[in-house]
Amino acid sequence: MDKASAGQPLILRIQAEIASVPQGQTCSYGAIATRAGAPGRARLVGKVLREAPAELGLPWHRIIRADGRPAFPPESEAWREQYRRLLNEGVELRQGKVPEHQRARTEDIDALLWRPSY
DNA sequence: GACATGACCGATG
DNA sequence: CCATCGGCCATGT
Repeated sequence: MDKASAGQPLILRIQAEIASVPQGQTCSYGAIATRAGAPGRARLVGKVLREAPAELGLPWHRIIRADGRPAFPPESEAWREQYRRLLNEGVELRQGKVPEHQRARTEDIDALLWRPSY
């Protein structure tokens, strides 16, 4: 978490982290929570996403579970929409899972990446 | 206050 | 691979 966001309310920091995931990449709920300064609070990320107003235009589809799968029930409407959006921006899905190379890990973050993969 | 329910997660068997 | 459990904790009944 950087200094600029350190004082912000947790919810806002989480929204900011979600917004910072570049297209073509995905990130887990847990990693977003950790990056926002709330390790172990993945469920809160889900809540924030669920309640975030659409006007914010958050890239909700880039947030997936730690096992690489979308969090919605398979074959549900939301699941399909997420799947569609991901494919649409170049994220692969093999057996319903996003491959490792398109998942941003918490470790990577502060140091290197946070730019579209290669 | 108890109890259940989440867009979750990691460890363990 | 699957199931269970303990962590996490806001919300609703």
